[in-house]
Amino acid sequence: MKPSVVTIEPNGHFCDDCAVRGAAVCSSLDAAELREFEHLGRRVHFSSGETVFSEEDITTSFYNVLEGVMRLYKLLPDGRRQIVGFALPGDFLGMNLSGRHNFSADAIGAVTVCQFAKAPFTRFIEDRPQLLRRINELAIRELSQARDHMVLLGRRSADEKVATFLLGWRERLVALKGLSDTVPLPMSRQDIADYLGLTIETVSRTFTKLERQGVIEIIQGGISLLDPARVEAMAAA
Amino acid sequence: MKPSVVTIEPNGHFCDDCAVRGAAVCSSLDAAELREFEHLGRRVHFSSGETVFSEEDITTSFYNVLEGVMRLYKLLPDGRRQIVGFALPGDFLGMNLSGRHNFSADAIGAVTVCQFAKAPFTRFIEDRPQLLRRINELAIRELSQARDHMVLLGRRSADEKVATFLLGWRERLVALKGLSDTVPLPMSRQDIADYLGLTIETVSRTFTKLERQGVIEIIQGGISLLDPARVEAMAAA
DNA sequence: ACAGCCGATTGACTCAGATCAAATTTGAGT
DNA sequence: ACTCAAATTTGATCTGAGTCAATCGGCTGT
Repeated sequence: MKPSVVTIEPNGHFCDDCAVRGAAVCSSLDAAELREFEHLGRRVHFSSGETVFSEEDITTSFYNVLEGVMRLYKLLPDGRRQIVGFALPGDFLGMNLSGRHNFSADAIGAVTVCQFAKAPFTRFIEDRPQLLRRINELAIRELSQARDHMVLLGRRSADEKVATFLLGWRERLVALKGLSDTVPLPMSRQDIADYLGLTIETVSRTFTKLERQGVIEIIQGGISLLDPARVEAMAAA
Repeated sequence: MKPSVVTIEPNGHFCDDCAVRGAAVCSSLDAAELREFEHLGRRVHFSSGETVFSEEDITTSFYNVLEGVMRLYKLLPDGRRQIVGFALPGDFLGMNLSGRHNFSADAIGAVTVCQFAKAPFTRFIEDRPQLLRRINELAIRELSQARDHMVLLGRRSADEKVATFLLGWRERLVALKGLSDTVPLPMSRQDIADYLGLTIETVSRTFTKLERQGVIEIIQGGISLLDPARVEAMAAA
């Protein structure tokens, strides 16, 4: 991991030119509210590998991902890691009841977030039920995804896990970049393994197996889905 | 599974004598609101094994568990099952964005729920941000639990899974019945296995192993924690 | 009390995925 | 272009948990 180089933009950012304005929590605010909201957040840049927050840290901020990809994970005392999700632009991070983060988050490649100090943000929500409702929607969506992932972790084979991951990841990218059979994988094999509850070797072997079967092609920084239908068949099982 | 015998109380239930009034969603309402809220819900009884709602069913109601235990689960097309959680009194079920339930729920032993028709409930929330906030809190708590469970499913050994389950289950019962080293397990071994991502045989063997080590005692309808510290050591690993 | 059933336990054996150990490829810095 | 370190792939072997197959035990209903 490189030395920490967090860049905070001097000032004067505008929600107007924010890529996720329509999708993120902000989508619940009208123009006037957005103007006020703007002063609460500040854009912060993180470079590859940097940690945005750690599990057990006291929560001082919430984060809205604007650009890039983050890995969200929990560690066991002996170092085993489970990635509980990947965050993409539009995702909102940091909500918890305990006052401490319940997972760690770090940047995979360059990341830009919109950071909100906890207290003023909480105050801002107080009399904006729309915003609260939006946050609640995001939590409910995450919960549904979390349950799907439990099924994957607890009941699927390695082949099914990998196939499901590829399709699910592609699906998430569709919303951001449009449909494509070329699927960029900015995360490492280790990240994928820790997300799927496998080892790096099993992930690698499964990829090569899929490639030999002519179902995918392993390309620079990702894979290409040669036969999406076959991958879907593998995932469904 | 027995023939369906759903009992709906004729009427006139009162939140006043509701065991979970202080803990559940209702805790966010003042006396006047509670009086109004009362008319939205009706108590419904389910007997052992009955299904309260199924995955993919259109969501017509939300449920507040009053008494008993429910298993919440998802099925793969080929019948593999993953239990995503057990619901206890105070838990609120049924929230989703898709308009369909994203898991199935059935009764383990006799269950009483407070059932709310979706539309009036949703309307009632509209201008009660307190209630929405409470629901959001419950969702965030569930999300945190879901992430913990992902770690268990993806990265823990069978022994660790079983030990963690016993402690976690006991912990949840503490809130309801007070601390005790006697842990009732109303769910079957198959349920435990499907919750932990194991087979019934592995769960059974792990129990007997723990018993032979003198760490637990397997008793009728549950276990007794003879050496909680050792179980904690096993769980932490 | 007894028969029959269903859930739980136990044992023998197998196998999917982990572990251990090299190559091989990639890529960042000089 | 060249070097070195890190990431990935590949191979050989091992093992924890699954599978298959009997029992065993505890209720239920007669």
